[in-house]
Amino acid sequence: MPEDLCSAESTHPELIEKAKQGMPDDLDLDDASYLVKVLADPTRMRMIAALLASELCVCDLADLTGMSQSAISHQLRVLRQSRVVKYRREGKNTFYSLDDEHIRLLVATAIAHVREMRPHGQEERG
Amino acid sequence: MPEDLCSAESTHPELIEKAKQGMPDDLDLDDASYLVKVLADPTRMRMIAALLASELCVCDLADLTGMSQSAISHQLRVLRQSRVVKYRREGKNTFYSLDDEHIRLLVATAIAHVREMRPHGQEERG
DNA sequence: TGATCATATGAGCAAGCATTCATATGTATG
DNA sequence: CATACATATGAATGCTTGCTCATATGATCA
Repeated sequence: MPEDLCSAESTHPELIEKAKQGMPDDLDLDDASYLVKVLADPTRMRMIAALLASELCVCDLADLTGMSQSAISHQLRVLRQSRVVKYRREGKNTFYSLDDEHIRLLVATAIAHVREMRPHGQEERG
Repeated sequence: MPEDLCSAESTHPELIEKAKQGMPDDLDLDDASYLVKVLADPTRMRMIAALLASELCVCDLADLTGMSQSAISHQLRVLRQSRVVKYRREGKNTFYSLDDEHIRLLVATAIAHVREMRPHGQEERG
């Protein structure tokens, strides 16, 4: 609830209308931001990047990322709940793999972006 | 520093090696997860979705998102710092627009994903 | 110059989140 | 059945973050 509104005359109705037209609905936008959140953590990004090449068990992921087994297990729960990974039991191991091809494209696009941006001037993170 | 390691024999060296091969380096992965973080908030996702169609001033964005001017201004700072938007002054207004075509693809891909997933079974959000 | 409007910014706060530690579950194997 | 190992989970914790409120900056206009 914005207490802090602009005067009605300060906005640009034509531009707002134009923006509204092509805009996905709220449900799509909420779901999309929720999905993307999954990649928005360095540990999960590494886990997913590793799973792009091969299915892996929990210990493999812990080893690859340098994180504890517990940390990985907690993160896998997040990935399971957002349906980004699926799993399969084999003896004592549980193998995780990507459940979704869109993820591949999202990761590739994000990485292409940062690689292209880098030479021209690094991102300020501050 | 993982206190909570798996035994060395518990991992699968071939799979780990295979995963390592195609994996982007740490810098790429960190930058990519940092970039994607920008979309991982519903307010910022809405702002960016709006800016896909047209440049907009701060009040336009506040109006479109139903957020306060201050909240939008703070979020715009985040978007500026990650070089996702650029701005242009015109009189009292500051018009913001997207500075990056990759963002368009990221948003489109994320939304395509959630739309495809939805019919088959909704995401559990934990 | 003083008033007004658009925008930016700082402090404070509450909620979210990633990790750790301790422990539980579950599967194989002796 | 007991032990060992792989994985999952709960509680606690400290850091991050998105918002509000109050105020500062910066531009226009009378």
